[in-house]
Amino acid sequence: MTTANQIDLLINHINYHIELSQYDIGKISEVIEFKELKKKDFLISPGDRSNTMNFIVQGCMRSFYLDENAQEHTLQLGIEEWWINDLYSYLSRKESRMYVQALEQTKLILLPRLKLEKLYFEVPEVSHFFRMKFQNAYVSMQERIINSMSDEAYERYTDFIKTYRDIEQRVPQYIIASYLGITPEFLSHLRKKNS
Amino acid sequence: MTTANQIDLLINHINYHIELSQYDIGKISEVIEFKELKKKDFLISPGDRSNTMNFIVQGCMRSFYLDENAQEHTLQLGIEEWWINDLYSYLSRKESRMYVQALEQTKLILLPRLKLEKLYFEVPEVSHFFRMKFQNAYVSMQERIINSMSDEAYERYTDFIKTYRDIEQRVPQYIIASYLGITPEFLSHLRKKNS
DNA sequence: GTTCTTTCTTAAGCTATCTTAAGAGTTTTT
DNA sequence: AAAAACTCTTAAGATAGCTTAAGAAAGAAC
Repeated sequence: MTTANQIDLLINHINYHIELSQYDIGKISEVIEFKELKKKDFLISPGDRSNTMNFIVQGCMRSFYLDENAQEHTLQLGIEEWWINDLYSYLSRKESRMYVQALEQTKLILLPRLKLEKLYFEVPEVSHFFRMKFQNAYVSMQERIINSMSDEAYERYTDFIKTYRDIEQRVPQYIIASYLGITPEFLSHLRKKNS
Repeated sequence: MTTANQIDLLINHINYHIELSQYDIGKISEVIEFKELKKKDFLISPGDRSNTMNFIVQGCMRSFYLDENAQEHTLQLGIEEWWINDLYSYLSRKESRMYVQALEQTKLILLPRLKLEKLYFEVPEVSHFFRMKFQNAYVSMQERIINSMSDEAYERYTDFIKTYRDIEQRVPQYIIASYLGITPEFLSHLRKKNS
């Protein structure tokens, strides 16, 4: 996959939501950086500060944190054409407490904050695009709280499969369990019981 | 409490975070609307669309929704100088699935979206202020997911008391239970066991 | 193709939390 | 001040989900 192809993927993705001119596309292309991660590599580790918005061109990633008992809890999963980050750190500019990790060999496009904020002025559509992204992030967080409070684990699991069919195929079950907030053993149990 | 006092409270609140000129203050004052709710009145009900940002001048409010079993789940609590809303509905412009309700007699200042968006251009500081508010809302949602996944109920309860000491005093326990995601009976049990 | 590592399953016993139900306190309304 | 409505507590029995431990299966590395 050439870098030109990679840029096209990002541009099409943005263009799907808003209307971009040739000028806009040129401007966006100027701020792009590339990054490639091997399976299990970390994009962000606790103590880092996130200073980029990260678009998955190819591969699969997740963000998670460790609780006091060193249990992993997965907050976000993403594949091609998803954005992945510790938005807490990116927005607040504080140190992250999370890991953002590649689950497969992964190609990313990074948009550095400083250049991106300049771009907001030159191409206001991009500003709208990211405002929408932040809103959606908020809404999906709220959705998740609502689910976790009202649904039982088996229902959360079937919801997950319905919503993320393509991700479910590529991610180990123990990570799905850690996303759903249950142990892998219990997930295995649920799958058997209700199949 | 005069309306001038109420406006002052809002202006001081905003001014605490950003720097406002006399001109800015005048402009903000122009978009203000007042609303007063009796205990148990609803500001928003399922099916409504939220078109205002809502600042609590005096009183106490909460947002909650009902799950399939008609169980209440509290998402947000607020007292004086807090903002309360169904941000999902406000941001996405879709119908709310939530209730936003007064827990005491409550005085509110409402900022209608259309006027507010015009104000963003006239007073960019206000735009920054609300961007910060949205960010904080996101971060506190994430915080809440992290807590609900890693902590046991008793720990979540003591965290709640520490963080919201002033709210805890004014809100019935069954609402705190529904915020923590446990039954009121179990909260009562926890309070006894660990006191 | 064998070995090592990672992931998934099974099952038994345990614990946190829920359900139901009833009664005791509190507020609010009349 | 009495009645009504709301809130909190207690306790017994039920259940969802966890822990531990072991082995099976699948993938990756040599």
